[in-house]
Amino acid sequence: MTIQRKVIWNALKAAGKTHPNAETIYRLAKEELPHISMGTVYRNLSDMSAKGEILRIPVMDGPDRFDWDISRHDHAVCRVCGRLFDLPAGVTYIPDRCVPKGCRLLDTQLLLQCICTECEEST
Amino acid sequence: MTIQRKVIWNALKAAGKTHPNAETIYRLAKEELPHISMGTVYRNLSDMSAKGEILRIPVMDGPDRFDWDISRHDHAVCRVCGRLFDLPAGVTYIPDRCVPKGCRLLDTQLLLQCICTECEEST
DNA sequence: CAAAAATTAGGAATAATTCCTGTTATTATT
DNA sequence: AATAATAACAGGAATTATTCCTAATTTTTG
Repeated sequence: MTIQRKVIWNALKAAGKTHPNAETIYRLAKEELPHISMGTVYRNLSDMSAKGEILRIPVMDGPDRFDWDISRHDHAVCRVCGRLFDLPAGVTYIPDRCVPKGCRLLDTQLLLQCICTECEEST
Repeated sequence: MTIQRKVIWNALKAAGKTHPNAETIYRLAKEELPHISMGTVYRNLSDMSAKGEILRIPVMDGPDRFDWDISRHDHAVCRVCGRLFDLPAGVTYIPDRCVPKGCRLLDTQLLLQCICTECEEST
């Protein structure tokens, strides 16, 4: 593993539960490695998510978000502030009969659309 | 409703279950209205999906997809060919206790990642 | 039918992401 | 350890996806 990938991973992990986008991870990684480039960040994030080492979460109206936590869980996104919240595991259960015939199921991703408490209150 | 919106809607509906992206809808709409512009297509699709008249489905590695069918159902996307398949309703059931406290739930969207029969066979 | 409001075409602008190239670092091989 | 082969990098250009802007046109309303 290269130093850059390690730094990117650490940045993602350091972001905790904020589910940062590539831009944010880039800024964090840059603090450690001022010469790191956006291309490197995207390439590594893409590689890692392709390998299942991290989660990549596409959301409406914004850039993809990332999560270091690959344990089985889903997310809710606030349509107002855009923050992503973790849901507990086991929200979804996919009965076999629901998977299109012959399809090999690789992964499931559920994204709830919600308005979070803070945003609800500030209206 | 403007003629453009009607044409866009018809194009989406004509695309059937193919879950076209904005580009494809644009091409279809253009056959009816050669002067229609991409901006108009995006604006109308965005408006309609904001109003809940159509579905907008963000997917990894590609542009958003649209669906005229707003009945409660979810989708599976093939990671190889990118096609989107409809799932029957009732795949997901979200227990209240899973929604982050205080959040107002607006919508749920589940996207299964799979490899479809055709792509599986052609390997 | 005229005034007001909304929507359009067309294209520029922005955002998100990938791709390219020459260089550097890492790994494998003698 | 030196060399060759492979992989990854920085930097920036290019591409893709989407939004935004403006003047012109269409639609709605009183």
